[in-house]
Amino acid sequence: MTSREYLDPLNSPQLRAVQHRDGPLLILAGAGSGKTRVITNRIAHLILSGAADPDRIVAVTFTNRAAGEMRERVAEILSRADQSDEAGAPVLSTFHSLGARLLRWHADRVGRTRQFTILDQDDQLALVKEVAQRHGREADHAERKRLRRYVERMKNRAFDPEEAFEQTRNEREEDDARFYETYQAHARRTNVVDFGDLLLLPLKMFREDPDLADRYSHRWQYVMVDEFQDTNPAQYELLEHLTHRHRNLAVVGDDDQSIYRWRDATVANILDFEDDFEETEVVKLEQNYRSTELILDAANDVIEHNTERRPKRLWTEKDRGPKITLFTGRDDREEAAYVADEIEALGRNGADWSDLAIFYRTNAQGRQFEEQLRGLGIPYRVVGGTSFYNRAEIKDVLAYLQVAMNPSDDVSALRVVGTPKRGVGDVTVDKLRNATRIHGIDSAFDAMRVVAGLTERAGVALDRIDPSPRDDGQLEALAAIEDLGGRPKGGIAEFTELIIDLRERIAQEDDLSELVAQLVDRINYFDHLDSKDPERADDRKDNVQELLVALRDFEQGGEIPIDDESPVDQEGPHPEQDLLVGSTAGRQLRGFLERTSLVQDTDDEPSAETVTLMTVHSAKGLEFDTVFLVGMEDELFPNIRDEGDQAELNEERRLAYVAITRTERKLYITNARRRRIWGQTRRTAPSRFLLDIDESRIEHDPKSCTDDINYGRTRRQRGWGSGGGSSDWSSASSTQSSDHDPMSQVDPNADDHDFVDPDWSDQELKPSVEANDSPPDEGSHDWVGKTVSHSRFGIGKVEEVSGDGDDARLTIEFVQSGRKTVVRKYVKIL
DNA sequence: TGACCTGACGTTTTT
DNA sequence: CGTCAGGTCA
Repeated sequence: MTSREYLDPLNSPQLRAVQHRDGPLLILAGAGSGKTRVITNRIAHLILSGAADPDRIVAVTFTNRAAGEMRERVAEILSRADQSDEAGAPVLSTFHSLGARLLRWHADRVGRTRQFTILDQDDQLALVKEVAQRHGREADHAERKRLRRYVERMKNRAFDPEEAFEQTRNEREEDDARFYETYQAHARRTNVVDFGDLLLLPLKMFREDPDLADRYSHRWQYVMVDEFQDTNPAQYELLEHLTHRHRNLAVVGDDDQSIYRWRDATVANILDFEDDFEETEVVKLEQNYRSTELILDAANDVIEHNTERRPKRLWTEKDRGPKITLFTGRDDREEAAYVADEIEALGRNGADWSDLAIFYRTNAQGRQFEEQLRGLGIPYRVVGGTSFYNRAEIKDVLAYLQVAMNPSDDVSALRVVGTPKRGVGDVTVDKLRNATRIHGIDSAFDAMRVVAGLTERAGVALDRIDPSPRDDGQLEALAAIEDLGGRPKGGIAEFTELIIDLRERIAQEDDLSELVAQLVDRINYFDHLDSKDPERADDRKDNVQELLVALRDFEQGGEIPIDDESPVDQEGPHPEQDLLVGSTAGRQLRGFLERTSLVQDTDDEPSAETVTLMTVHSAKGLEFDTVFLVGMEDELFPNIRDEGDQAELNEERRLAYVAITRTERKLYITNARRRRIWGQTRRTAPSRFLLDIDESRIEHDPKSCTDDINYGRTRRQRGWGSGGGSSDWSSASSTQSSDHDPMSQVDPNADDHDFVDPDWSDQELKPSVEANDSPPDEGSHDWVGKTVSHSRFGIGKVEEVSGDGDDARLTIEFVQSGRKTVVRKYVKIL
């Protein structure tokens, strides 16, 4: 019989949740109450108790990191119970990956092929631009962003264009809905989907064919959802379809940790769950296993000010724990320097770097801390922020691959037809874009083939271009591409042949990364980088090299090959016949491209021996022994634009709650009296959330700035006080409750920005200049033998060096990932 | 066409 | 302050 010792460490509500079998289950899990343990154990229990085969269980999360972690933990429990990989594995995935899979399986139902492209936010903006032009409305940058957001919002709310139109109440809204319709039509025609489509289109499939939903519901017997408080209406409806048949839906969440309202998450989903699903069993997990009592008290101080919440109070058996240390710096640089110093001291006293984390409200704050940590030689990793895959050079190379995979993808094709320079500029690109209006030309790439005279070879006969019902616009567009000059024409021909050749190679050859390396070489991409921006060319080349490493890694890593067939599909093979569907390299490329668009490069490797820097949003679901919560100033955290928006303020408060409850033992809270923002130094005021925390839980670091830097006006309001130290803390705290502090408003007439203090500004400039002059690195020759860390591969030892300078390649034997060659600048000496 | 300049704008937060 | 879209000119 199988061992059930995995049930032993569970407390009684946890046990109840794990052993619950059929019917809806709502688990209200406070921060640190062991919800991941409950989900993973429940999955394991369903399998081990014989309730369901592994592959009939689905668990959905919001981040790839969470999905990966669960996968690991479930596998661990199963292997300990001697039941490893029999009968397949459970589906553990994010909502968006699951959506992508469903789409892949049934692409033809929503007018796509399996090779569809997934657009990121930038691509979406490009698409909006294109559609706006076609839609006959001029849209400037701000308007494009608004439209993009509008489309996204409609999709998150599960409205297709028709439903969006029904909602409209005035002409402007009608216009937006019409735009949405055009956008969708264009996306369909070019075989692309955006993030919202990954939810909306599967929904559309299920709405149109309830039988299909039924088959999935039959197949996936048990469905679980993590972070349920962050689901949006589209996700909710998707769950309804998937569980319609059996209603075995178990959701886990905490309304106090709902922080994605701006992404159209609906807290009502969790608050009203019991009403929506009759006979729901409700389990409350209120014992916290993560934090000391003092931390929980502080978190509660903050969250209890919220106006809408289910009352609850977490408790712990842990010690009271150390007080929160509060530090106030003179400015943001000093704040960062303090944190770095403190971290170094903790390290000297034996703390593991991986026990330490810095949380900030906005990504932009991270840079200061990076600089200071780098200055002290402390290894760190930044989670989130500008993703590797968002860099222009990476997107360029990927766009080539995307076009090869999906030639209908106009966004990618038009992005790179003129990059590197081959005589195709904006004017020509516009002509090509317009040409897609011509009857018989379905995509920009089609138009290019026509221009290049390659229509026969590409299988598109010229006579497909139907000359009959043609309006002036079409005639004009056709004339425009026919009259192209020799240089643009040549460039287009070159590009077209390149792509066609690339497709043929992918169809025939196995070695994808070699192909891509050849591609980069063939288009002289490095020369392009050199000429475009010599300053940063080396960086960018390194990034491209890293991409090649990542691709090779993907090939060799034995990643799960994309499963092309639906587990419930009775529909036979897809009607499409694409060159790349069957080939190994094509399959791998599809998998790689999907991963690059769905997985942030920073999702993995939490075990690396580094200090972690991230936004509070990214921190959700994680825990650290010691946390530095920085930038706790009004205006910054809470980050509010509309002082009157209570819902927004509540969400900020929940965010602060999330941040505090990540802490296991020791919390530092820091802020600065002056902060540089948009190149200007501004005075600040302490965060109202900070003032909510009972003073008895706080100790002021004596190193804090106590100068009275001309705070005459502030002192009367909520402010820093004049003498420093803790004496005026309570007075500041007692005045905070009722007022809306004018200091926290951005007031263009206030003299905040011309703060005059020549001594200080001189001093401030110097160190930051020095920090920019990065100290010369050691010569490459003595890297051999050094122990280094790499953000993805972890710790390793350098075995070989080739080349020198930042460009050097190091061959490193990594402890976890084996032998890899990486670019030098990506590793840090430990 | 493409190099170069200029001015506007931006920072929430992410799949 | 930094980026980037859009405009100007060779």
